[in-house]
Amino acid sequence: MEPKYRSLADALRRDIATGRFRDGDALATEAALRERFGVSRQTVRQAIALLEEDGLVVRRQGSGTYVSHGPRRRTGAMHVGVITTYITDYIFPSIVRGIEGVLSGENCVMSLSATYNRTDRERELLTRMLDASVDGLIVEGTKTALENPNIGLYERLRERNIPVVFINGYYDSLSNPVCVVMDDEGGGRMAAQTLLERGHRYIGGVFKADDMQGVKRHQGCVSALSACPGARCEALWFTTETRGDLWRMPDGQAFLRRAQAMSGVVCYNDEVALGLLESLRGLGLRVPGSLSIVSFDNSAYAGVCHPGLTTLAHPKDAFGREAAERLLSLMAGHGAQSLVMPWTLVERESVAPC
Amino acid sequence: MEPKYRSLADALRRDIATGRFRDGDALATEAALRERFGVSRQTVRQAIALLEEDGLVVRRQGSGTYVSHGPRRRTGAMHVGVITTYITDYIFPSIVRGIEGVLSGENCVMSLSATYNRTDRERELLTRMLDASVDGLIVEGTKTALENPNIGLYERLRERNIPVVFINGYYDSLSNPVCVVMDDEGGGRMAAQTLLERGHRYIGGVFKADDMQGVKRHQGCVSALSACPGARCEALWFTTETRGDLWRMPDGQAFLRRAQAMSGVVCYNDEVALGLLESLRGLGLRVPGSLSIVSFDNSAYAGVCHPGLTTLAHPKDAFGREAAERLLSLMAGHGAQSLVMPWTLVERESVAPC
DNA sequence: ATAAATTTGTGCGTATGTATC
DNA sequence: GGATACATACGCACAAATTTA
Repeated sequence: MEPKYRSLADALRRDIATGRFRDGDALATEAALRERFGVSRQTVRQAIALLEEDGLVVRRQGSGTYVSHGPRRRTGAMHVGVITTYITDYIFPSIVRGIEGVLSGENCVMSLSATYNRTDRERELLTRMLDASVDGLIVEGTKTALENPNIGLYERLRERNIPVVFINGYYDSLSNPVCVVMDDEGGGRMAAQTLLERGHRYIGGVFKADDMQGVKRHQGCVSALSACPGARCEALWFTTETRGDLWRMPDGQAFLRRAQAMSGVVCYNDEVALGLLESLRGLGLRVPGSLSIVSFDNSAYAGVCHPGLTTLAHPKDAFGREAAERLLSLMAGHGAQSLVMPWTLVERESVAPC
Repeated sequence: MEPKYRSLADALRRDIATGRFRDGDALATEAALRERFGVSRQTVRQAIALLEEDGLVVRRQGSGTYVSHGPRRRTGAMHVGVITTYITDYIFPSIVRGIEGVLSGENCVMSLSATYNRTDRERELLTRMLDASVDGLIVEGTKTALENPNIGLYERLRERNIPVVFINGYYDSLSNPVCVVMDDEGGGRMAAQTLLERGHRYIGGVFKADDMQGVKRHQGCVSALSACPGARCEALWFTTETRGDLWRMPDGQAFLRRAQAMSGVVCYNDEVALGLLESLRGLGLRVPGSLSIVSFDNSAYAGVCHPGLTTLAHPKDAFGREAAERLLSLMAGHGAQSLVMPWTLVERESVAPC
C-alpha cells in the first residue's frame, strides 16, 4: 500500500501534467488540498515537498505554491538521456552521432545506454535516468510488438513533465507519443516491389517478430505481393535471441531447404542478410545467381560484403538529428510533431532479374 | 533567529565533523536526540532530513540512522562523464563499449561527448560536465604534446574531489594523474622492429605531431632503428587538421616522392595507413611489393582494405574496461594505479620481406 | 499606510504502521 | 515473539511573509 502522501503527490503530478496550469500559476493552497483529499495538512505538506524536490513547484511563504514547469534548469547544462538497443554496433553509432551533433551545439550533456533488447534492462535504465534527473529522453522502444511492462514508468515520466522522443519504434499503448520512425510498411512494399519488378514471384521474407518494425515491414511486403497475381510469400520469423543466425531460428532449417525454390528474399536488416548469405554459401546457392536479396538499413556491412547488398538506406545521421531537434523543442516548451521518414533504395549486386 | 531544526542540524554536522564517528557508525536514535536537545521528535526528524539531503547520513527503517561521510555515493545513480576525441568513429565505439559494459553493471549513467581534437571544445565539455555535476570523468587528452589551456579546469576538478581517469594521452603538467594508456614508445619499437627483421633499412614514418602518442611512437621507432647499423628513418609530421590525407600534410608531397626509395613505412594509425595506400596507388607503387606498411590500432578498416594491414592491435574493449574499473575504484574512495597496456602484432598482407 | 486576512513555515504531542534485530 | 527504530498520519498552535481590504 502506497502511503497517502505519495498518492497525493502523484495525483498532483497528474494534475500538473494535464497542462491546465500555465507557468507561474498558483497551485491550490494547503488548506484547500486538505479539504479536497480529506487528509491532514502535514500530509499535504509532505506531498508538496516531493514535488518541490523534483522542481515541479516552488513554495513561497505568505504567498502560495506555484507550479514552475518552465525553465526546468536554472543555469546549468541540460541533461538528455538516450536509450537505444545498441550503442556501438550496426547503424547506431551513426544515429548517435546525429543526436550528438545537435545536442553538442546546445548546452547539453548526453547520457548514452543500451538495452540490448531486454525490457528488464530498459526498466533499469529508465529508473537510473530518472535518478540522474534527466531533462529529456530519446528512447528506442524495446520489443515494441509485445506488451511492454514498463509503460507505467513512461507514464510517470509524463507526469514529471520529462519529454520523451521515441525513435524507430514506440509503444501503441502510450497515447500520442512524439516519434521519429521510418516508414516501415512503405519500406516493406518497396523491398517487395524491387523484387517483383525484376520478375521474382516466389519470395521469402525473414522478419523480427518482437518489434514493430519487423511486423510492419512484413505487412508492407504482403500488401505489395497481394497486388501481384501469381506472387507467393513465405515468412520466417525470428526473435531477438536468434538475431542474424538462421540456423538457430525456429523453422530456420526448413526455410533454408525451401529457399532453393524461391528466387528472392526480403531480409529484416543487413545483419540478417549477412547471416543468410553465409547460410546460402554453405548450401551452394549463389547470390544473386540462384537467389536475390533485399535488406534494410544500408549499414557499413552492406557495401563491404560480397556480393554488395541491395538495401533500403536508413538516414541514420539525419534521423538522429531530427529526433534530437524534436526533443530540444519539447524541452524548450514548444510542441513537436512526429515524423515518418522515407527509405531510399541503394542498389548493389545482391539483386538480379529472375 | 534560526529555527530549531536548523540549529540541531548544525550541531549534528559539527558532531559528525569531529570525526568521532567512523563510516557506518550509528548516530543517536531520534528518541535519544529528542531527550538530549529537549525538542520534539518531529523537529529531530526535520534536522536529520537536512543531513540526509547532504548525504551525511543514511536512515534505515527498523535499524537506525548511520553516518556515511567519506566519498560515499549519494542516493540514486552515479553520473560518469566520458570525453573522447570521437565517439562513433574508428576504434572509439569499441572503447566506449568496454566502458559502458563496466558502468552499466554498476548503478551508473554515462554521459558521452567528443572533442573532435579541439581544446576549445574540451573546455566547453568539461564546463558542461561540471554543470551537470558528474561524479567522475574518463578523459582522452586533447593535443597532449602541446601546452593545454584547460589545465586550470582539471585542477578545479581535483579541488572538487571529482576523480578523473585519462586514457590514451594525459597532460604532463598535471601531477600524478591516473591513466590507462598504451605503451606507445614500446609500440614504436615493435613496429620498426617488424620491418627491420624483414630486412628493411630505409624506413619512413608518418606521425601525428600534436599528441603524446605520436611523439612517443616516433621515439620508439627511432630508438629501434638507432640500434640497427645502416638503418635510416625519415619522419613526416602531421597535425589534427590534416588527418589521414597525405597530400594535405605539409611536406606530404616531398615525402611521397622519396617514398619510392624507401622499403617500409610506419604509420601513426590505420587511418593514415589507408591514406598512404590511396596515395601510393596513385603513384603506381604497390603494397607490399614496392613498400611495406605497419600501422597502429587494428581498427575495423585494417581487416577490410586491400591489402589487409599488418598493424599493432589496440585492446579497445579491454582498454575501456580497465579505465572504467579504475574510475569506479576512485569514486568508491579506494585508490587506483595507472596502467600501461602492451600492443599485439596482427600480421596481414601489408608487410613483406625486403 | 495600516490592519486584517491569507498562506506557508516552525514546533509539539500523540497514535499507529512496518522493518530490523 | 518481543523490543527497538524509523515511517506515516492526524491534530493543534503560533510565527513569519505576503496579499488584500
